[in-house]
Amino acid sequence: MSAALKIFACKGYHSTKISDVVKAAGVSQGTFYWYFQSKEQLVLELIEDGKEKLIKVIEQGYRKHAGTIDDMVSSSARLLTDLFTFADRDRDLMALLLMKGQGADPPVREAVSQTWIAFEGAFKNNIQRAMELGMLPRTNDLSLRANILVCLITGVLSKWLFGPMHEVDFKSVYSPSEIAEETAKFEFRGLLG
Amino acid sequence: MSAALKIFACKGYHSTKISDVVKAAGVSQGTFYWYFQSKEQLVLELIEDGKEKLIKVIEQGYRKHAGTIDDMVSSSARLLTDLFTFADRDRDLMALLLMKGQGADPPVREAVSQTWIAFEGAFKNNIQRAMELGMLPRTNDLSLRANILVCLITGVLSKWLFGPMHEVDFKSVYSPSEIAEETAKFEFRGLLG
DNA sequence: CTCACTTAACTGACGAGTCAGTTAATGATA
DNA sequence: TATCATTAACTGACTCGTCAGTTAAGTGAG
Repeated sequence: MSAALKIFACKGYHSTKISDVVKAAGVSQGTFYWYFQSKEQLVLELIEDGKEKLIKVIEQGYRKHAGTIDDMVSSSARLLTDLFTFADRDRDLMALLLMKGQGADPPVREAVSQTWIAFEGAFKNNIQRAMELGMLPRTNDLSLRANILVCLITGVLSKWLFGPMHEVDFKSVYSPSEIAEETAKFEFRGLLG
Repeated sequence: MSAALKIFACKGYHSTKISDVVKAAGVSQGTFYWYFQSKEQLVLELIEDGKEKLIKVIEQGYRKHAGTIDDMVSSSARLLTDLFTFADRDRDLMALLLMKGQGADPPVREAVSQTWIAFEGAFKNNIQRAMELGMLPRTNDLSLRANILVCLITGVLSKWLFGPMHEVDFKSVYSPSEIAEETAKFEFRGLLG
């Protein structure tokens, strides 16, 4: 049921009419309101589901042992590959979280924000762990670092998934692992390579 | 006139009623339609204006001479400081471009996209110039690099301006130059510093 | 008098949410 | 095993508020 309802992803919150949704789902408007108490409720549930799936992907990248810098880059690339693969599979969800959540009403925006806050938290853990293992230089500004990193990743993610024009049906020329590789390299070494 | 009309920034395209706009501007609805042929027309003009101002800021950072790596980092920090200062001053515009443009109708989204494409173009020029001057390692993937860089910058910009919750009235703890400095460092050297 | 500009009341479309009713599955009763 | 009762699942025409956009009637400067 909720699968077909991701027209939200293509049209954005306000432009999605429940009449569209029920048509796509092949049910009537009354049925919709039997299952969901409101349009907002529906999208909130979609977001909550998505958040959990997303966080799971990142937490699997939690580092256990120390290693060389190259280890670190390549294990980060692996994590990002997982993330990008997931995002590519669930691009409707990502569209909702990365773009279309904006422009919705406050409770929806709040839910989207909470998702990214959780996302950032997961990365903060990973960075901290790497610092404890002596693999990254210590900084007193862990949050800012995690912040910038998350900005980088979500930024790359949006552009890779949806292109410069933010079309939901955009198809990038790069594969998940290519873009993950390049991003991981940038993550650790910046423009200077 | 168009100054007071940036309620768009706070409420997003669909949630902004012209009745609000005209109230804020102290005129009546008829007056509005004397000056603008539609709501869409208005926001398109706002975006077009903004785009020009934004591009100007970046083009001023166009590199003329070669220099050391530290030169490069600090001149990039200077450019970013300008950008962040501009964004801070014109945060309503930035809200529109970075967040609230989503959720609007296709022509509006198109205009927003065009703005970021132009933005990216300006950075691409800057990177290319730095490569020609031998200050950055050559890459056959200039576009991807510029892409990732722009993702980083717009990402940091949104979070810095609007916080994790995307509140338009968010006030960051970092000054424009602090955040610019940190971003520039990351830009060239990544997490490894 | 006219023309650039303003006003406030109006209209018409649209879309979220409702509701009076239909269907069908289960189950109790005799 | 035929009959009715109950209820969960579903229907789609309807309501009703909300806005984008219109219009007819001013106003006042030149």
